[in-house]
Amino acid sequence: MKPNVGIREVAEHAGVSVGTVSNVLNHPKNVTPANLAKVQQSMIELGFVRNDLARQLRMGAGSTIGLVVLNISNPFFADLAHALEAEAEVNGHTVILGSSDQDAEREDRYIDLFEEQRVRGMLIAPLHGVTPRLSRLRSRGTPVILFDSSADPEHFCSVTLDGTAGGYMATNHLIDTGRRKILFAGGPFSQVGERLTGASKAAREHDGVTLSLMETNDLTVAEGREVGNKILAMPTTSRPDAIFAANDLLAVGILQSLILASDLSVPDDIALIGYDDIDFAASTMVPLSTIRQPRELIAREALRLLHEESDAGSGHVHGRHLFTPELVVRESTRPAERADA
Amino acid sequence: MKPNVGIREVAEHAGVSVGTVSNVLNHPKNVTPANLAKVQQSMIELGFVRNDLARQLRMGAGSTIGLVVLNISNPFFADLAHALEAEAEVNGHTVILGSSDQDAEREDRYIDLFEEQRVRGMLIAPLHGVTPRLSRLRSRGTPVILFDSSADPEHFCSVTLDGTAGGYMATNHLIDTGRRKILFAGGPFSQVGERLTGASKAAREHDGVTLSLMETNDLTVAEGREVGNKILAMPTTSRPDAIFAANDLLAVGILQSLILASDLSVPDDIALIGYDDIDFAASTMVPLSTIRQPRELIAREALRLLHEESDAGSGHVHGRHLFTPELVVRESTRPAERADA
DNA sequence: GATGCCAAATGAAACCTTTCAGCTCCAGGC
DNA sequence: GCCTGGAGCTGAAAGGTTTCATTTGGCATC
Repeated sequence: MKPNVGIREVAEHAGVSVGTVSNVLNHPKNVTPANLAKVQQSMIELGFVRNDLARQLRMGAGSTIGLVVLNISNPFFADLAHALEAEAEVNGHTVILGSSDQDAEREDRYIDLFEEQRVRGMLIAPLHGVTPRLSRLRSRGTPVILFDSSADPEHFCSVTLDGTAGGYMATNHLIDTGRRKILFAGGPFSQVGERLTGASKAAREHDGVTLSLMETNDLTVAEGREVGNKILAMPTTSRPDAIFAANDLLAVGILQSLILASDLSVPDDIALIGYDDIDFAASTMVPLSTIRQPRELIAREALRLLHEESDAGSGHVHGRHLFTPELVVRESTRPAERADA
Repeated sequence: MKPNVGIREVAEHAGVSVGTVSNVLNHPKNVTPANLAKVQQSMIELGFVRNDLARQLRMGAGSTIGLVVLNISNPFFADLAHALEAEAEVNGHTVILGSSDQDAEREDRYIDLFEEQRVRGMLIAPLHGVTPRLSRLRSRGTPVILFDSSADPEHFCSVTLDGTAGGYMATNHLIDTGRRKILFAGGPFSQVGERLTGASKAAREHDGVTLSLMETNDLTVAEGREVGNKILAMPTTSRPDAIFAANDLLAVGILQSLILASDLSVPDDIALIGYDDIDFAASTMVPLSTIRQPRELIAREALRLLHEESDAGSGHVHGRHLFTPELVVRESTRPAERADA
């Protein structure tokens, strides 16, 4: 079998010019039905497969979209990637994925790699906000959409979730269900700052509500368990009556520790709310209340902006697109039996 | 800023020929230090970024690897993808990911798409084994590595896990810890056939051990909970004393139902073992015993075979590479208090 | 029968790189 | 002073596609 069947071989075999074959592929309506049939027949017989590299080279714009996430092991990013991929596929685009694993060097490598591949655009959850490398990339013409609220809206489009609103929402919900001694667990604080800000705002607005903090190194199940154990180690009287965990993984870990201590009930003794609404949140021992981030919407909006930016050229106005998350109430924050204080 | 700075502009700016610029990029040792410096300086000044599309076109071989998995929402595949991506990145390759979501049409679309992109090779977890489309792809010269044990080892390389061994191992472990009435839960059976085969082999080899089956539609947490509820609905005397769940998601669901029924203890009344060793398995309420599939090894071997197949051309011998999984014992199969029957 | 028009087909140029045969130039050997 | 050899550089060709200015052919109009 011939290794490389090109448009030229097809043209020759069908007795037409290469231009016509190209038209069959891209503008079939400009081709006589007779020729169309002949060409398609030849394609099949020769086993022709269009070479997308040459196509993209010629057209200048790739059909690939680069995605760089912080950590693909985090179900939130995995789901986001899945949503983006599904959404991109609708337009015939392909997503190439890079997981920076919270490493600036890896992030840089992926950005360079994707730029060399002439991706149509990049979607990035940046580790340290907008780096010079990112600015250069942008100024060279590659559309960039950030998942980061600290991005300068003058020069970059960003799609973000309103972490402050989410934190506020979660904390208010705890207060509404009668809790007063609230613990915020999460960290590093630099990464969950907005959620914390929202939480502390809500706490300040209510008399008699105290907010204490417990910083973690990471947002994992294992860290969550440690948080849980620390709480169990507290004297009963000083324990919080509600915990706001900065993400669901952490919440799952906390839940595990607390439930193991059989003298403590969630939600009766301590309410618990997480963040992200990962698929597991609904399936934990005590189904977890959480803040849902509308992944599909984010995915759709990010791609919409990407296309806008790459199509509209200069007419496009950058901006920060903020999504408001949504409270999902499940069992873990059911009002305590003893009603509100 | 000039939109497209090519090798030609760089050459002109540096006062050398395009060939020399190309050599700077690909064979720096053949270039005078003086020229090398000049060219590199020009590259920086002009903001040159090598166009990988043209490069791949010219070189004939892409640097991208296509991966098609059954369902990226399954943590096992997510982790596999992650491992593959990390491994590929070492060689400067990029992985493009497609999730067929168990849909044959989507699988086909991705295969076509990737072939048009002239990927260096494809890694596929096929839905229905080797389809004609796959054979065509292969015969046109794209290396294909399958994650499927039913593949014809004459014509395809495959990297698979010995599901029979895993099933045997899991079941034997249950028997070793004193269980006799074992339930295999999972499905559709067509997808978990090997595990079932292994389980039934182990059961047959031991007198007094019975194996019953419960088929599920899918391998999800939700299905697992249903399985759990069905078991709880059984009269106490006919309940199994051990469950082998065909994957961890299922096991997690089962565990949740069983634990909620406070009169039943895992592992004292019913032991439970899963399959895959997803990250969550260690973090469930009762840490889950499971069968670990060596993801990193699989990833490495798959890529090794891919390179071998694409380099060695005809000298390469296809084959089926079987990995033996590994038993991971955790709390959920601790021998029952009352010792063996 | 000549003219004009439009749809359809043509084929060369362009996209950007790598490769490679051939060229230049210089050092060293005789 | 001439020749040889080799290091370094050059520039055209190739890789497969799309685009577009031209050409072709058919048909209606006058």
